[in-house]
Amino acid sequence: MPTASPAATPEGPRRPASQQGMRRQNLALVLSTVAASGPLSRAAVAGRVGLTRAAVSSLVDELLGAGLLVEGETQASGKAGRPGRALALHDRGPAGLGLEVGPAHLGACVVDLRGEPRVWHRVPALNRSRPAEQVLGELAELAAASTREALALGLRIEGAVLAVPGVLGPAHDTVEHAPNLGWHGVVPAEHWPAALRAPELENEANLGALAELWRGGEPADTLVHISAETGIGAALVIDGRLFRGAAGYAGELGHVPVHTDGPRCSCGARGCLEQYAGARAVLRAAGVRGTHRDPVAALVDRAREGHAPTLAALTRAGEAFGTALTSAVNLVDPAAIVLGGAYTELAPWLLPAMTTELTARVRVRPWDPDTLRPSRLGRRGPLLGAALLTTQRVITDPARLWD
Amino acid sequence: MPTASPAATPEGPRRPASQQGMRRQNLALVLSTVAASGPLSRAAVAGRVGLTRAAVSSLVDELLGAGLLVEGETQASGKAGRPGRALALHDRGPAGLGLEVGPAHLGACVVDLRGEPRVWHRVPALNRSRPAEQVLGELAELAAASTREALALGLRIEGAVLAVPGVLGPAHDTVEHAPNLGWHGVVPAEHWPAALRAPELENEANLGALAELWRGGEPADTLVHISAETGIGAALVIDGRLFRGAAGYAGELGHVPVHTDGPRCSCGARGCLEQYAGARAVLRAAGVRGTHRDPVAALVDRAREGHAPTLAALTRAGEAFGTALTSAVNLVDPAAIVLGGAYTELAPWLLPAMTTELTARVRVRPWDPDTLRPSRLGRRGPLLGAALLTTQRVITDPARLWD
DNA sequence: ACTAATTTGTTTATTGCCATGACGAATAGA
DNA sequence: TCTATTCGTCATGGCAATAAACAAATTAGT
Repeated sequence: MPTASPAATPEGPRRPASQQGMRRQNLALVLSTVAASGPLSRAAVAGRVGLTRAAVSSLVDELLGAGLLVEGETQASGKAGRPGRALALHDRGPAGLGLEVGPAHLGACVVDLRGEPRVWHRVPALNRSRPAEQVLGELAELAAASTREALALGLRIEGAVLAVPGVLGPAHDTVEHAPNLGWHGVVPAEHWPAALRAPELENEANLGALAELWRGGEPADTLVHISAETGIGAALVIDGRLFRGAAGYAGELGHVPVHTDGPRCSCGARGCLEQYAGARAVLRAAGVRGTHRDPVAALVDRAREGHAPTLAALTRAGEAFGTALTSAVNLVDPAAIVLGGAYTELAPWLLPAMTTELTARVRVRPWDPDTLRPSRLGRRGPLLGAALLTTQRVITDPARLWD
Repeated sequence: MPTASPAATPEGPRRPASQQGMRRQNLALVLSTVAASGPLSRAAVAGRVGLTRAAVSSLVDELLGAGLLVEGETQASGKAGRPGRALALHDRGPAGLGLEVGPAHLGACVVDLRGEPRVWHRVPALNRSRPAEQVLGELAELAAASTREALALGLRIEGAVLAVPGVLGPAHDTVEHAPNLGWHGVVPAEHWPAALRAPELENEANLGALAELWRGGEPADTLVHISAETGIGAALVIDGRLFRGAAGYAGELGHVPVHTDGPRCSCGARGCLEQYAGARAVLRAAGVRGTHRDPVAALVDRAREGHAPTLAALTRAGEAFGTALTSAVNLVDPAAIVLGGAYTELAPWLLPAMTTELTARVRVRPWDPDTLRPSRLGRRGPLLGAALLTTQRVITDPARLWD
């Protein structure tokens, strides 16, 4: 995922701590505590985070006023004493809009502060054969419609993020290269209706990983998320944050060498994982010809039917994955390896060989096979992640909304 | 480096921001600004970090009082206006004590706040053939002597860290396994004189990486540091912090697969890097027999003499390194790869093949050969890092000294 | 040489935020 | 009904930074 970070690591002089910063941080602390631990009374929040009830009251007042929290009825605790009043994330407050462009579809989704999807659209669209401008125009309409629907639900969109299946420029404003769309050097903001604010761009695989982090079930704050998009990409989440690498090229799992003398790869090297487990390689080995509208579905169909070359190709891909992931496990030691994107649906046929290989190769340390699992979100991950990016930002820093 | 973190990631509810915390953070901000940018006046610090001069004055007063900063004479700026008074890190303030146990030596060093080594001892000692208790007793004496010397220089030791060439237990109080020392399940604190405070333990390779981060010349806050100690270890520094992985097993470069069907490794897998570039493998391929006191020196001697099998073995090791590092580069995308420890001295013979291999294999992204470089610190790295760990902690949170 | 301009460091008043402790409110149990 | 307990709020105080004014020390200009 060669996507450089738009804001380089601010390693130099940090910003000073001020009283406003302190307020800001405590607002975030209260909000994220409620987000993490369901409905909670002021006193419960205070006890949990270490602030006084008075301080929490003041912070909660501000969050209520901003429409980020709602106060429910008194909740009977069963114990003696005055019952507290339940505080929960507002389901009609700020929301995030996620957008997605695929080769054959457009997607839009709106999530509320709780992370619940409230609007969901996925419409077929033959984007490869149309100019980018037209595609983006249609996407903007879908975005506008979704925004209207959100408004009708009482939600206000605080930010929009477009999941891009390709490589972004260092400033995150250009799609350098998205072969599946036929885009090269496209700047979406230029083709966006002037009346609407253009969405922020982020790599699809990265968003899938973040969705997995935030709503993937098993909590794991250090994970590797694998997806097929432009080649094979692994997005790395480290300590709960997306890790892009020093130059933005971290997670190039597709070009990890599997067999040093293997077939030559399009990148120029030999024996890259992509030559064994990449979409093109698997399709060819499975004997799938021509261009299917949904090549993955074609593979799944054949695998279900027990088509021998397909099963063999998937097993071979799984083995190669296992070898490449051995490197990833030995180097990064993630708490979870998630098979996302198209690989989610192929997991039943990929996982056995991957698990066998990993179990045989990862020996210097205890290896739990459950570390490797298919995504719970599957293809919905990137779109969901795009929408969640905004709401997560609000939760980690609510003050951004009013100053 | 299977060393679990003693303090797990505090992902849950963080601590609230208080006014004391604000003070604490700003003290650290001022101190680290002075540390990073040489002598600076109060006004210069204020301008740089964004605090008012008044606030900086108050913070500086506290740091002067604590003996962390010294005020120099007025420094003529050449420009109009009253000249500022230079503030610099105190060279007679808090200091860090680093300790080291190797198979054939003991080491101790003291660094001042500026990171300058002020006391340095490296004494030969045949530690493999002696019981751990005796070794640690001698080390404690060396530590006490070093502390006395530091005291004579006006330094006060604020913490001691022991660099261990092996695997630590999860609580970082036990040496689970240090084959080069013949230690298994040793708890150094139990053998330490009761009168002295036992040192904290940290893995030698990790400390080498930190030393490289803090005093390695080219600044790079995301780096891979390779060293040979127990097998081949890569310590990962990510965003300026040591990355241990979810379970503490990150950086097991030695067991990254190089040839899937290669020779069986001691770990049970096949074709691990260690089978090509590990100390034992290289020594055998070079035809070095018996147990040298310093096997690396033996290799360097033969390589200098042009001994063909040695040169071939080193080239082969370099190639294998190149392949394994291709995985590391593609996955982690570090700003620097540093050849540390014993490999520093072998760098002249390893680097060419490594560079060739990396240049040929890393193709999906721009690859700068200068990313790979030998350590400037070499074998001194771990000991220096052990001492620096304490002073760096003081600089990043000076308030720890008085509350 | 003297004044003006400029920059530094300190002093004083003000603001903002949280802690402390007291109080009314609301519930369970006796 | 009374008491114990817990919840949320209010008034007060302390602390740390900001803002603004002042004194000190230097350069530049005439």
